[in-house]
Amino acid sequence: MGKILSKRLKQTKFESVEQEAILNILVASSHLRSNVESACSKFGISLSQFNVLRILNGKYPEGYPRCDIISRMIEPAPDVTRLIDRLIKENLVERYSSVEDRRLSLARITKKGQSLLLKIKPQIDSLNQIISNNLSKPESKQLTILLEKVYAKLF
Amino acid sequence: MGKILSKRLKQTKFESVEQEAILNILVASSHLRSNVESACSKFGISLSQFNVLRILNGKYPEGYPRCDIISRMIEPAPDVTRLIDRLIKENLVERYSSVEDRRLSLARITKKGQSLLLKIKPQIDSLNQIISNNLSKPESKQLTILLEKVYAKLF
DNA sequence: GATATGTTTGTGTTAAAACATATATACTAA
DNA sequence: TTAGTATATATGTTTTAACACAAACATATC
Repeated sequence: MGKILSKRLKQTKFESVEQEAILNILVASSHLRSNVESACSKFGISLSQFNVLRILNGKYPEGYPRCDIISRMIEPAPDVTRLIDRLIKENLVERYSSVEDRRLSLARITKKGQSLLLKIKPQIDSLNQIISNNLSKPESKQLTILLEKVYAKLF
Repeated sequence: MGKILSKRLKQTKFESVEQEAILNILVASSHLRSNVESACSKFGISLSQFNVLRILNGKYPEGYPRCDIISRMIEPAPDVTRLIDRLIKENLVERYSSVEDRRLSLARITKKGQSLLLKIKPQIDSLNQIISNNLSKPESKQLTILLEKVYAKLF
């Protein structure tokens, strides 16, 4: 059916249209990820570190405890403690402990972290540009609807 | 717009419908991956190892050289040599060197590897089932069309 | 035929992920 | 209050991935 997937995986036939759709989700995601990843690596951080920084930026002065970060991540990672450790070492994030619940250690993005996000933003925006050049707004909406149908039952 | 993504990322607003579509691709992929991954881990292999086994199974007696495997992988990995080393250690794959091009070392799936694929297959099929229960065939086709538009310009 | 260039693979090293476990704190119910 | 259970984070260890480099071979060019 689709020539793009065939070209990408060098495979001419697929089991079913559903199988083909699934493979396309995985391949599309892989390309998007590697694009964002290469943008991030220019600034010395990984994709998941970028994701964490954006999450923390969304709740700036307060920050989030580790468990909340995990539940908000696109790909939940188990070892967020040491991921944040590395961000702290670069002064992109700082940690403080909660007074209400003393088990919690809250992470908050620093000014340096925020300015790093601003530096990376243009590259992310230009990626979004590529997408919106090839997809109309109704198509984007349709894509969201279909994808949510796919994974709604999976979590 | 979509409630599923909001619930999953615990985020109420998104920059644009395009941004939302991209996030949905990444999230959908993450859920699909972790499902396949947990199916594979029951049999002691990783997702990329599973992917390599399937690729080799597609060209059974001959097999592929490392470079061809990489270009056929859903997520191209750099360290395929040692990935295959581990498969060889489990007798799932065997290696032999080409006579035409003596640089090439070809990998071929073993009988044990093939029977492992057969054991995993039911779990993968049941995942496909979940998808096809929530997506009609025209919807699957539409999904493929939209996704290929997304990543066509990205490689 | 010799040299240069490009490919393919493999290895050594470093960084990060995966997994299980430990420690501290909160919550619940007797 | 106290015991028991659940939750949150951190740490120790092992495995795997990432990156750079080196070696072997093929191909093209002079």
